[in-house]
This record gives sequence, C-alpha cells and structure tokens, in this order.
Amino acid sequence: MAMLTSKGTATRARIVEAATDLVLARGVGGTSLNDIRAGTGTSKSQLFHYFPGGKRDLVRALAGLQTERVLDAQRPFLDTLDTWEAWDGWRDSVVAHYSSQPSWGCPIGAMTSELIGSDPVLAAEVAGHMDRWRGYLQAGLTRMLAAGRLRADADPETLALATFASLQGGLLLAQSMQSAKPLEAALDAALIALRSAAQPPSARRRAR
Amino acid sequence: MAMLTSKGTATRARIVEAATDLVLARGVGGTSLNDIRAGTGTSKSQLFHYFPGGKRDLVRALAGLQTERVLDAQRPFLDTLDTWEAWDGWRDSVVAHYSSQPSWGCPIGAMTSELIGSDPVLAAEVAGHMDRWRGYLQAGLTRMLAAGRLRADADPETLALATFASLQGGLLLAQSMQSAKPLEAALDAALIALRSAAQPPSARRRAR
DNA sequence: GTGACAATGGACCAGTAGGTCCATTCTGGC
DNA sequence: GCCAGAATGGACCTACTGGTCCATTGTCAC
Repeated sequence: MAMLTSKGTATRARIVEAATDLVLARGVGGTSLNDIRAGTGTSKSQLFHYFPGGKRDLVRALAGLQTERVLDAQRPFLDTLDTWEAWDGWRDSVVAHYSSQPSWGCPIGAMTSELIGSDPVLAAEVAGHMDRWRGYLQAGLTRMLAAGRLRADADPETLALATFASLQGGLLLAQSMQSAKPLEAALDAALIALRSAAQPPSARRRAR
Repeated sequence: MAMLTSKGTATRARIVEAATDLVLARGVGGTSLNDIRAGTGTSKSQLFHYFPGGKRDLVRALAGLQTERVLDAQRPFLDTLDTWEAWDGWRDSVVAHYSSQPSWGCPIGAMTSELIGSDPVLAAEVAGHMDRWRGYLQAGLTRMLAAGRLRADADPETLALATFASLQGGLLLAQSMQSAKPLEAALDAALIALRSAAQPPSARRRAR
C-alpha cells in the first residue's frame, strides 16, 4: 500500500463516509461509482487510488465503518450484557440509534443478503461483521449462564441466534414499513423469550 | 393484453418459474434478462411479449408466484392459527418448506429490501405481499384474543409484527449462515414470546 | 386451405456500469 | 527551492444492461 499524506487520509475518509450513506440508503447494486464520485466531489481516479480493488474494496471498507458505528451506538451495554437491566438498556440504545438514522434499513443484514447472490466471497466477509455483533450477545448470555442467571440447560448460542434474528427481522420490517414499531415489537418479544430462560423456571420452554 | 394460446400460457409460466428460481437465488439486481432468457431457453422478444413492462413486470409476477408458493406451504395451519397446536404446526411447516428449498434465503423480505433503494414503487408492491402474509398471523391472534386464549390486554398487531420479524430475521440469518438453525431458533423464541401473552397471567401454563 | 394473429428468433441500440490511463497539480522532507 | 511521489481531473475503454424492432414460423377458427 502506498503512503498516504494527511490530505490523502482525509480524502479517503470522506469517500468512505459518503459512500456508506449512499450504499446504506440505496443498496450496493443501486449505488454506482459515479454516484459516489458525485457525492464526494472527487474524481474517478481517486476512487481507485484509495481503493485499488474498486467497488469491492469500497464496500469492504464501508461495511467495516458501518459496523463500528452500529456497535458503538450500543455501548456500553453491548459489552456488559450480564444483567437484565443491561439487556433493557441495550434494547433502548438499538432503537434510539436506528431511530436517529435518516433512513431506515438494515445495513449489514440487507447488504449480506444482497451480496450473497452476486459476490459470495464479499458477502461472507460482511457476514463476518454480523457474526461479531452476534458474538457480543452470545458472550453476555454465556456470562449470565455462568453466573447462574440463566437456567442450567439454556443454550447461549441458540438464545443469541434467536435474539439477533429478531433484531435483524425487526430492522427489515422497519425499513419496508418506515416505522420504528416493528423493531420495538421484535426486540421486546425477543427479551421476553430471553427472560423465559431465566433462572427460576416459571415459563416452560417448548422442546422439540 | 393480447390473447394467449395454450402454448403461450405455457411459455409464460415457464418463464416466470425459471425467473423465480434465478431471482430468488441471485437477487433482482444480480439476475439479468439475459440470464433469464438463457435459463428458460427463450428469446429476448418473448420476455417482452409476455411481460410488456420488462423486468418490472417480471419481478411483479414472480413475487406473486413466490408468495403463493410460500403461503401454500404453510397451509392449512396458516388459516387456522386459533390454537397453540396450530402455531406449532405452522412453525414446523415453515421450517420444512424452507429446508426443502435448494438454496436458503428470504425471497420476499430480501427482495423488498433490495428494491427499496432502486424502485420504491415496486418495493411497496412486493411489501404488500409481506403484509398479506403477516395479516394471516394477526388474524389468528385476533381470533385467539376473541376466544379468550390471549390475555385481554394483548395486542394482536404487535404480537404478529414481532413474530413475523422473528421469521424474516431467521430466514435472513439462515441464508447467510446456510443453516436451518437460525430459523428454528427464531421461530421457537417467537412462539415462547407469543405464549407469554396467553390467558392465565400468573396461573399455571397449560400443557402442550 | 387460408388468413389473421400469436409465438419466436435474434440482430440491434443507447445508456451506463466498472475500470484503465495519463497528464497535471500539489505536498513535504531534504 | 527542489523533486520524488502522492493527489487529482477527466477522457477513454469495454462489457453488459434493459429494451426495441422486424422478419419468420407456428396455430387455429373458419
């Protein structure tokens, strides 16, 4: 990789940020390099100067940026999902973050789904970010299990998977319905399901 | 619309079916008319002969077909979600349907999300199919409320929204992880949350 | 059989996509 | 101030997109 001057890093950052917003709003396929060029006031050569791999590189970079943004918005709860209070706070921070976004939509989830058909390799990379996100939930649940706050037979992986699915589905519906309600309903239901795996076996779990 | 001979209707059906499979696997943007032409052994002119509106018309048609397929796979449970047994059967039929599909992925949900950036009008039409699907869940819950199987303060709309979100999110994750587990976990959790709105708030939960 | 019209094949077109290239202008260490 | 190399502008290229058009072949009611 060639050296970058301070001006260079600034330009690169500007490109990634503008590209992130564009792609989040219109999808990968719906955003052309020309759109990005126009949206950043740069030239075509700069795009390839900073992202030699072209669009793929750009998408890779913006997926990373977006993931950090989303993850940061969930802190500090995301790192301390050891209590039910933390889960409630987490729920609220997720809703607040997405509600503050200009346009609805699930960046990571939708992007993965879109890429999976045209570029499975890149899709897998983006999916990795989702795995990381889900990992935080699972880590919290694992700690709760160890602390005896979950029933001994509860499976953190399955619980995290279900919770994360609710989140992604809620975002998907929020996008198509242009409302926060689906996300809120989905997360609330997910937390109810989660709590049903809490220590005192009040709610019974459906076994298959 | 011009008249169609029996041969014509057969060709048209063949196009829609092949296009459905292609688009489901690779997305709308990832599937060109040429792919469809090749996949059906037809010529370009036939595509526009049977779908004068071009790709939009085709997508419209295949979204409808796919919706019918998915809905049919959930019957008879989908129409009779009046009991918890029916909900369990519904869950199983959904899992069975998607497990039998060649490739994972949420046709309707992902398609809506993809289209929303490039063709909001078409996206809204496709989203209508999702609303219809969700409507069946809500209708069942409404009947359960009326029959006293849900707590009086339960809101069928919110419950249906959350359940549907779990379903869509489960499908999304199933697609990116190439596994049925996320879907199963999501649906199981959704049913737990649903049952928590069952009639006796503090009394013993009814056995399955 | 024949004629009107559906069904089909495939050349063709304009627009746009991602991507390359080279000439020019800036930056910063010396 | 100099100059290697970074930063930038933008013309240009090729591939492929959705879409048009017309000539040919097949179908079927009469």
